[in-house]
Order: sequence, then structure tokens, then C-alpha cells
Amino acid sequence: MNSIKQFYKQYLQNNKIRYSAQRDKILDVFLNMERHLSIAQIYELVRNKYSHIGYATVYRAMNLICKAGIAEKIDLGDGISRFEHKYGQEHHDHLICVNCGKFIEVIDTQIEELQRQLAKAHKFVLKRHKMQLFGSCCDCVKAAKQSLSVLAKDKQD
Amino acid sequence: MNSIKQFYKQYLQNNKIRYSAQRDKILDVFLNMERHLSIAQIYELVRNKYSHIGYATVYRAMNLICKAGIAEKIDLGDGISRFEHKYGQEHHDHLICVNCGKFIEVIDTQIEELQRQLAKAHKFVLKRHKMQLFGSCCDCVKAAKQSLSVLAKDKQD
DNA sequence: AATGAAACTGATAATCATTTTCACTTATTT
DNA sequence: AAATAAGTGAAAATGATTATCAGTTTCATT
Repeated sequence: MNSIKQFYKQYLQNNKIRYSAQRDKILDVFLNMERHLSIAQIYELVRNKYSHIGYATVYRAMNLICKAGIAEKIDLGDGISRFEHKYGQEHHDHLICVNCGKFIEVIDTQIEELQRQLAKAHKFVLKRHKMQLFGSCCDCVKAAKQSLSVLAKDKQD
Repeated sequence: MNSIKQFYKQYLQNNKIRYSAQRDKILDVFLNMERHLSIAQIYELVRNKYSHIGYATVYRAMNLICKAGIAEKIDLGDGISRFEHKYGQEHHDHLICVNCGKFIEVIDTQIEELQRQLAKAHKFVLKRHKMQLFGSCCDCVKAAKQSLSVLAKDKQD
């Protein structure tokens, strides 16, 4: 039915790890989420389907899903881990709005090439990289301009 | 005597924050450190000069030094904050050896320019960015090759 | 130099995300 | 079905960081 779920079950089986109702519900929530959610948010959503689930179980399951290569933990430096889909996804970097927290996933092959060159120039064997561009998204910029012009009582057409 | 210390004292004075022996010692340790140290490491070093100092004081002082723009907290995702010099420093990114933890500070204006373009293409107003390239430094690569060739009992000239 | 208010310090407690522990339950193997 | 292995949930533990608070120090003013 769901190829990712198939893959996950296979991964668990290969590693002698059992499949369970909890793990199934958590995987479902993860697969259906459209944003990058934290453990607390995933916990809340799973709780709707499985009200007796424990917090630690969500942690354990998400760590497993990461190990299986289906999810990736992302760290923005605010002390809260969030998760994003990784299965069948290309590597990408992030544009992050510092106002509303919106994420945009980006990939720039020119930058990637320059990164390889840069590493090479320093005799580094590059394994992976992380790039985050922080700024204000167009919606937040628009909103900020609006409120500025209202404050200044300027005409705005 | 020390222009950074002057600057720091001025910053504190401007903000009605007092100067103290502890803050002085902590600043000294920070200014003299050549690597990116954690709070625990700074605490140990300060302790040599000032054995009664408390852990919290180091946290407080380092946060102040950051606010003054002299230090910057860096986060590698291992849950430990380290600090680097910022005063009079250009922005830079990091090459990080995943084996020995060595840092190399790098700056690539071509990449920076592409980042600006990338943000613009997504209608983002770029404020700052963070780029970390993880890999193995040449020393660690050499060491790894050595031990491999020893294991394989190959000749290595 | 003395004073008093405001800021600082150090020890400790609190917080917060995450991990571990452990008694108990569920699944798999024999 | 019994034995074995793994999973679960609640609660405790952990580790980095921050807050609290009584006692101390600083600094501007007498």
C-alpha cells in the first residue's frame, strides 16, 4: 500500500526490531505532516489516534524513523528538534523566515559545487554540509511595510 | 592597553552594567583562547585564576560578552555551545572535521553572492546565514590511510 | 572615607528537551 | 503453551542553561 511503510517494516525486520501499533501511528503522523514538526507536536497528533501513548515512545519511534533514513532531524539552534521527510528526497538547504518561522527548502547546484571546491582547497574530504539562510519572507516584509505606512499615516497606493 | 577590553568596559558603562574582577578574568580567558571553547572549558580555565568563581557567573559573563558583540555563540548541534571571537572579525563560515573536531574558518565571496541571489529569487530579505561543511581534515585522512595500509600490510612508499 | 541603592556573585533550585530505567505487557520463537 | 526477546509508559535521570535569592561588591553621592 504505502511504499515508505513497506520500506520501514523491512528496515525493522532486517534489524530485528518489532513493529507495533504505536510505531505505526507515529509513522502515519510523520508521513502526513506537511510542516517540520517537533516531538511535542507529533506527540499531540499521535495522541488523537492513540491516547495512551507516552512521550518517550514518540522519541524512540522518531529516532528509529531517522535511523531508517525516512526522517531527518533538523536543528535551528532554538533547542527544539524538528523532523523533515528524507526518504527519496534530494539533499536541500533551508531558507528560514525569522519572523514567522516559515521554511523553504532550496537547492543550488552552483553553491554545492563551490562548497566542494572550497573544501578541496583546504584539503578536506567533504561528507555533508548544512546551510541555513535566515531572513524575512515576502509576506512578513509586506506586513512590516503595511504597519510602517499605517504608523506614518502615509498614503500607500 | 587592550582595545577590546576598553570597548567592553565602554559597552558595560553605556548599559549601566558593572565591571568586576570575575568579568575581567572571564574576558581575559576568552580573549586568549585559540580554539572555540565551551562554557565548561572556560570555567575550568577561569578557575585557575579565580578559584571561587561559580558556573553561573561564567554563563552570565559569556552572554554579556556576546551581547557586547565581542563573542559569538556557535552551535554544532551537539548540544554544547562554544564561543568564537567576533570583535573586528569578518563574518565567516566553518569547515569542521568530524573526526578530530578541528575548525577552519572560511569565507567565500562567490558563495555569499549566490546566497544573496538565492534569497532574492525566493523574495526573502536575507539577514544572515550559517554554513557548515563537515568532513575529514587532511591530517585525519592521512591518519586513516596510514592505519588502513598497516592493516592491509601493504608497502607504503 | 562613609553611605546607600543598584548591580553582582555563588550556591542551589528550576527548567526544558531528551534519554534511561524498570516493572509490566506484547510479540515471536521454540 | 512456555520461554525468550522486545516494546511500552510512567517516572526518574541527565545535561545544558537560566532563575532565584541571600549575602557581597561597586559606584556615585555625601
